[in-house]
Amino acid sequence: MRIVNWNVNSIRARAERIGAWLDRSDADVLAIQELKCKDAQFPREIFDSRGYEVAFHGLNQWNGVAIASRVGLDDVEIGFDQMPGFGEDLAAEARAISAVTGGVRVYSLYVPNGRELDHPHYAYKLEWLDRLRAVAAARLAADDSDTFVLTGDFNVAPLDEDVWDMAEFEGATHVSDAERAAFQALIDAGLQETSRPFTPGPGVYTFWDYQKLRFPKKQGMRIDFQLASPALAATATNASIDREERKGKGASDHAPVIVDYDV
DNA sequence: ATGACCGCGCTACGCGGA
Repeated sequence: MRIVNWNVNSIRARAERIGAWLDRSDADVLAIQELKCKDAQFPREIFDSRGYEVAFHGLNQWNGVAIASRVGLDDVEIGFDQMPGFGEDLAAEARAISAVTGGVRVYSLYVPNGRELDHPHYAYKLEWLDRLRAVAAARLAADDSDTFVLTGDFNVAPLDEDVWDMAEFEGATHVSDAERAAFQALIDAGLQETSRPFTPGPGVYTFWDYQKLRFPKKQGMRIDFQLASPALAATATNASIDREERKGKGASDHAPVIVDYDV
């Protein structure tokens, strides 16, 4: 089963490209982040017309997550247990959705950006990741053979080699000790990142800023991942990052992360 | 290569992204 996660940076602006990508991707499951639309605006015909079921969650022009699958889609869950909110009313944002597909619970996650180290959004990001860790740990405690995967835009570059130049990120989010510790805590809980073993760095990225010719200069960040439960991770056979999809006019600033599992 | 980001929203520049 081929599971893909992709931050599309607006599903409406990207609708044609996503359809064309689906036609050549052989994806069984596509976990999408940054829809940038409300549910009523979601262009579900992209998926309907190609035989994919789709579940989506969008509250406004920010965030938004979805899962499309051609191998079934059941038990859809919005958010996760004790997912923190943000803002004056601490309202939940549209950053998490999951469903059981092909026997695997697949999460589509858009981790908060953090903005600045001293911004409330940063504390929110760390708390969000910690609550996510608790959910993963609870799943494994209940059943250590559970097959599930946390996919999406984690907005953390876990290793120095996951950015093109650490000096450029002095004092910035995405590379701080606390963010990396929050990511490592997911690994320590028992999850395994399944794309990196097949796509080793350095110089391998999933995101390139639109600004400053970052893509042609090969200056990117690896921040999109698949964190699989041990039982699922053991079946991973291959992975790739579709950097071709980052090329040309109308590309998302993130590339699809593709992992094949023998399930 | 003397250029230099994109999408969104009560159309105009501010916000968010990373």
